[in-house]
Amino acid sequence: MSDNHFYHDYMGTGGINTFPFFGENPSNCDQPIIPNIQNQNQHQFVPSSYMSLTECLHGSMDYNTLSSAFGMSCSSSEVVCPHVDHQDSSRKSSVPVAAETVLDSPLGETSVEIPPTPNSSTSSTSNEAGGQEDSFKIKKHMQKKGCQEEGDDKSKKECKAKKKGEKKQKEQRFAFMTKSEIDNLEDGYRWRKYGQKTVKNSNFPRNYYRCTTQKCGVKKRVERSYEDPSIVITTYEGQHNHHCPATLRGNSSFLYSSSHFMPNFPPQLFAQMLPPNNQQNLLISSPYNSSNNYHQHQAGNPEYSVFGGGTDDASWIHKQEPP
DNA sequence: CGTATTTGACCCGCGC
DNA sequence: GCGCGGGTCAAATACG
Repeated sequence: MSDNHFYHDYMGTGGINTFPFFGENPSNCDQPIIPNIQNQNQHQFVPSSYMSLTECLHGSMDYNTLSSAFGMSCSSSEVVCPHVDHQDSSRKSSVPVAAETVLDSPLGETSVEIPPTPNSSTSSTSNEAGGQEDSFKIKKHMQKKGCQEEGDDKSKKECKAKKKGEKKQKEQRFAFMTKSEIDNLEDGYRWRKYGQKTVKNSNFPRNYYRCTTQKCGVKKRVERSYEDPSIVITTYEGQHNHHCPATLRGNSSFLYSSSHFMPNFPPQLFAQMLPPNNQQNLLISSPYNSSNNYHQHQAGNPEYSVFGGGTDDASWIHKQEPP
């Protein structure tokens, strides 16, 4: 096992798959450390102490805190770490090699669907979940019936316009790449596959999953990078409105799901958890506005430029500028 | 038998 | 308007 990489230890059978971000040693997984945010000003990040991820995720910090602390706005940002040496590729493992996020403005866009609540995932309310579900149902209904209930052409046009407005509303999304032989990374939540599509210019299909918990509209896409088949690209969309089933089952093993926090998880913070030598590889791209852009990214869109490059833990954040 | 997966069909947005 | 590609549905199928 490399000294320089986090790892994802897929146990053979019956084990709980740990999520890859939190430490070299499984015994340390109970207390994954991420930098506490203190002494920062608007443009600087100074990791002055460490807190457990548990603290971070469960109330002591929320998205706003994090985002402001990291100098993030609610507008999109995207952080990509395209390459990490994986020295021990013989074992089944995954290494987080990238953090990419879509944090669409929760306030500025048409809000037919529930706007992403930029708080911690645990603060999501049932109302929010219900709204999300309702929205989903409405959308589905409209899709199936083609708004025929509206009757005349005028109503249809209005309906179409509404749908158009709906479409612009996007869930929070968080994508990251993980070096793994396993496509569907175990993250503690239960997912039901609801679709699979071939991806243009890729030999690997894209799989679509939905959280099996009722009224939880979180979705995720899983695909392999066509450029590097060893890399799995996972995209989470939405926020869970329930606890992680695995943690509720009282597993002693550490299991922090990506989806448990990723939807609210600033990429900078994610990346901060990477070893400094990996942070040097971080790239930043233009805002991630649509899935199309995402694929442009995969295609190696040259607009991505080197971002950061310092060797200290915070330098890359310190240097953050919109591309 | 209940649940999960597969997969072809369908809808929609977007670019031309 | 048309074609393409992404995303989703839902019936059929597989599985435990």
